Amino acid sequence: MTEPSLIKIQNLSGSMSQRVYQSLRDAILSMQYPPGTLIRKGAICEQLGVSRSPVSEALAKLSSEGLVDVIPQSATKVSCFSMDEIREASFLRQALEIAAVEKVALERTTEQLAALTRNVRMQRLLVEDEDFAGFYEADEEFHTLLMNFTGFDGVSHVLDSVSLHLTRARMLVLPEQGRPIEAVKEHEAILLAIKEQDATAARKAMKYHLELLVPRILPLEETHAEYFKV
Amino acid sequence: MTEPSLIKIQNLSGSMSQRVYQSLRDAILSMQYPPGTLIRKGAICEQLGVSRSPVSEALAKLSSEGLVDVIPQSATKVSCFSMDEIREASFLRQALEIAAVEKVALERTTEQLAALTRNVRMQRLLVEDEDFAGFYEADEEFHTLLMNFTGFDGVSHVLDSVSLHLTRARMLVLPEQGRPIEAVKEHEAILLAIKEQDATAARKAMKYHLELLVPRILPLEETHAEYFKV
DNA sequence: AATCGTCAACTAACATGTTAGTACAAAGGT
DNA sequence: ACCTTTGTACTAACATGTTAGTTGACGATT
Repeated sequence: MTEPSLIKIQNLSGSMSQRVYQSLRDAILSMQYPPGTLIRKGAICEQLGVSRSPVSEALAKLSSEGLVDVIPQSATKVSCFSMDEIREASFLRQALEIAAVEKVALERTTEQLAALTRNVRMQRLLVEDEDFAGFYEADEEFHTLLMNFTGFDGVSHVLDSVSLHLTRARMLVLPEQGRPIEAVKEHEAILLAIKEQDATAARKAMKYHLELLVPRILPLEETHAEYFKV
Repeated sequence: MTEPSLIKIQNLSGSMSQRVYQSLRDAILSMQYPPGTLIRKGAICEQLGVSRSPVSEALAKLSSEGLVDVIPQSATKVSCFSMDEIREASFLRQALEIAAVEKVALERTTEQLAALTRNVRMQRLLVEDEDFAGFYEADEEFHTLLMNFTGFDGVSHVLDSVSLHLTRARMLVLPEQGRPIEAVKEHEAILLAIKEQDATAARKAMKYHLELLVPRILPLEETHAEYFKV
């Protein structure tokens, strides 16, 4: 019970490696394993009751995604933030979401528009009820819906994989007065542009919306210096 | 000597897994291992003189990139093309390259402009000399230069990883009369927009340039049906 | 006291043994 | 002749043993 940090047990699906991967990934993204944490294969094996093979595979995958840094023959630790990486992730995210919203604006069906409208209405209600956890989920769903409405199955996952560092950093930035209602308004602007099938307006609204994240992360380099690269 | 297909030997750098990975990746991208090829761990181990561990890691990486499909407990084979995936890859590539060229157009230094100009001039010379292999390389370098001039180290690799299927399909599409000189002209249009720091013109020129690829791939579904998914 | 070399403990990386799931083909029943 | 079933051969997935490289600490040398 006094373990420094817990990992979800295996009521997950898929192969052993995948379950270990999901478990570790979740621990890292949720900041239960904060940046810099040393990862010991042996400890993981013991905790999860599996051998080193699936753990190695999981770590290899996390390494290729940049969530862990592996120092050859020596150690592997949860990767630290760097402003360069965060800016890069933000650039990539913008590139993808802007391309997506342009395409969706031009090609959306009335059903898709209805789904987005429903989601945004829900966002407003959740914020008015001050259910910020619920809003966070709805926010994520809004962007996921957009990705899926491009008609390409994989873009959502690609976005996730390039946004990993942003997702993690956002956990530290969550509480900010008055931000959620602003975010809702920005979503409404995006929605309006999609409704009117105005690709240019959609692009601008999305760009404005996404550009606000990095400035909110910047102060972290001071306030959470221990999470950043030397 | 009568092996059905060869793999580069290890005068590569890095760990064993990385070398195996590079070797297999190269074989797949160069179509030495065409889509549908069965991959046997045992055979690879024998051919390269390594054990199953590094081969497994390499295959796991290739699997996460979508270059091989692994059928659990059964087999793993080189993944086949699907038009959906190719269209999706093209969408992602456009998203990234357009975002990049906009940024570069706005922020380019005179040195960067000079490097791009030099590259495009070289392209024209190579095409006039009918050195199409050389042109292919210069073409790739042009796009890589653009990626690097965004100031973000990783975007070039992200582009590579999302463009894998395109890269592979392009191998089958190479010989086409009159295409290279057209491509040069398109590059010159992009270059001009960058020179004049016109982001909108740069976006349009890039979009036009990239949109020409998918239509050239489409016929492959008929002419090389064996490489496509059921 | 500071620096360099040595050594011990630990780790990832690699090799190999084991398990269990899949697919295909031959045999048996209809 | 056709469908079902069973058995075998093959594979990925998992467990474990082994190797080799890195790190940090301690002690010897200057």
